[in-house]
Amino acid sequence: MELTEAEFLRCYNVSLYERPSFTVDLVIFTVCDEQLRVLLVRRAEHPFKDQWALPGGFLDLQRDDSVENCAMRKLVEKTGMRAPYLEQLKTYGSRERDPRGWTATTVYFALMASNSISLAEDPEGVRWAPVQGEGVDKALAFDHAHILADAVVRLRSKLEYTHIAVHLLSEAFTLPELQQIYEIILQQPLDKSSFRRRVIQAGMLEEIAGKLRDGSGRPAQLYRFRDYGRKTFFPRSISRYAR
Amino acid sequence: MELTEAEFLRCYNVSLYERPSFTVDLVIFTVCDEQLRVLLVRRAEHPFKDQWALPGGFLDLQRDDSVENCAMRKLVEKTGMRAPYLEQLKTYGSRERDPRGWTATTVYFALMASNSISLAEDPEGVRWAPVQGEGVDKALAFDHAHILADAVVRLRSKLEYTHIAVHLLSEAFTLPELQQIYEIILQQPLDKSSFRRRVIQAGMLEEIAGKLRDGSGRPAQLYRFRDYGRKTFFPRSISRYAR
DNA sequence: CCCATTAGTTGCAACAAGAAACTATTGGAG
DNA sequence: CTCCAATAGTTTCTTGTTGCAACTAATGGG
Repeated sequence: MELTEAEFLRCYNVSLYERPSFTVDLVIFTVCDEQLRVLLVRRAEHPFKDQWALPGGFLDLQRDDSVENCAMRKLVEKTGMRAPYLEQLKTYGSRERDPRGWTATTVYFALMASNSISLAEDPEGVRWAPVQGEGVDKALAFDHAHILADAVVRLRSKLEYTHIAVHLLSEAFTLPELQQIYEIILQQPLDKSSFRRRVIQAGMLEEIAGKLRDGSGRPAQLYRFRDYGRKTFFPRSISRYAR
Repeated sequence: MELTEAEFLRCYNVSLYERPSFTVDLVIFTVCDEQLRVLLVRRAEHPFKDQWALPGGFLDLQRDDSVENCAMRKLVEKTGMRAPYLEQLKTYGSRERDPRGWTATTVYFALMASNSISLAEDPEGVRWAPVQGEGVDKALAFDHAHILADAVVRLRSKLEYTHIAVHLLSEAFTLPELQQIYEIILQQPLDKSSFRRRVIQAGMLEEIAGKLRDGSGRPAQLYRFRDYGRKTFFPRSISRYAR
């Protein structure tokens, strides 16, 4: 359905010029090579030409039925994955964040397993950058360093009370692998027996047949994530004071 | 700075018609009369004319420096408060949510103390509606019932690991008052001694001089919220398995 | 002065976590 | 074949937290 500008204005009773530029950006995390990494693309256009930025872009109002659909479409375009974990992070909108003026962007964060991704910087200017170190945070376009920092905070926080980390591994994984994901993201070693107790008692993993042989040492039991609809767990939450 | 449409298009390399209508809406909670209530306004225009809706509206690109500023401005306009709690909830954007076509709205949720609000429905069509019961959820315009439900989930969830409930009380409050806020929002009675232990041990409250005399019974100690910058606390978090 | 009422504390059993030592299962060297 | 390194997984014990109930404390009113 095409409208003239006049029709548009009558419909909405607000000038088109009152609308900020609106985009969708993605923070796509993976854990690879023992580091938390994020997908960056090199900007081809001004502003911030040739600097690294989070992938994203404008909505396609014809194709995208919703902001979430748009984010999912862009995620598939960039990574070619099928059923990734995708969650809305936050919307950033201000006059200052883009030198061209008022813009808003809704940012999603995604998690993907590191198998089947390529680490090498490819000619199109796409790169899996380690989140810590290498001054990644200082080199990013727009307010993307700030956005990335927020995403890392959210990711760390959600490790505490959800099972989202399983989306950073392939469908079948072992508990030592899962613990390593936690240790890499939280940047500290965890106690093995406490970690196992908690993850198992939360009851969202199930054993599957087969063991993972890793070259040396005892093979580890394989598990699969079982989504019972329960998204979070608070081991000792206030609502358990119920009498 | 005024631009012609042609300049605009050259800047952004995307048609204006590609931009969805963008608004900011508010879910303003208070606890009053032993119920969790939300501020609703009656719509004066189509669509959903005369139905109740969350307060909100378009950005003012001249006055609002950011989406958050816009939300704060609207909150002050609606409630006249000075330093309320305001947090971004989520952005809802799709072709379906408004019969006029593609729209996006960034929703903030706010908490305010129930003193100095008026409960009576005023002539301008503003109302503090109880969140539960009265079929509020079914009567709302657009997808506002869905948004309200999300806000309630977020509020309940954040009670578990933050102190945001203090923003529903005046600056000086007692622990029994705070516990009652929790019980109203979580819809279940809580154990007194466990509640007090946890809230005090989190270390974000400090005693202040004076006791609250409530007519009958022993007067209660007054407390004040002390914001140490720590926003959340997980009593037993995975990162405490650190070795 | 006693009692109802609400505030706040204490004591204890049950349970969860922290830490370390223990057993189990594999591959590989000799 | 045996032993050892290496990693997985369990057990045990101590310590701390929670659920619960009974207790004390402070106020107003009959």
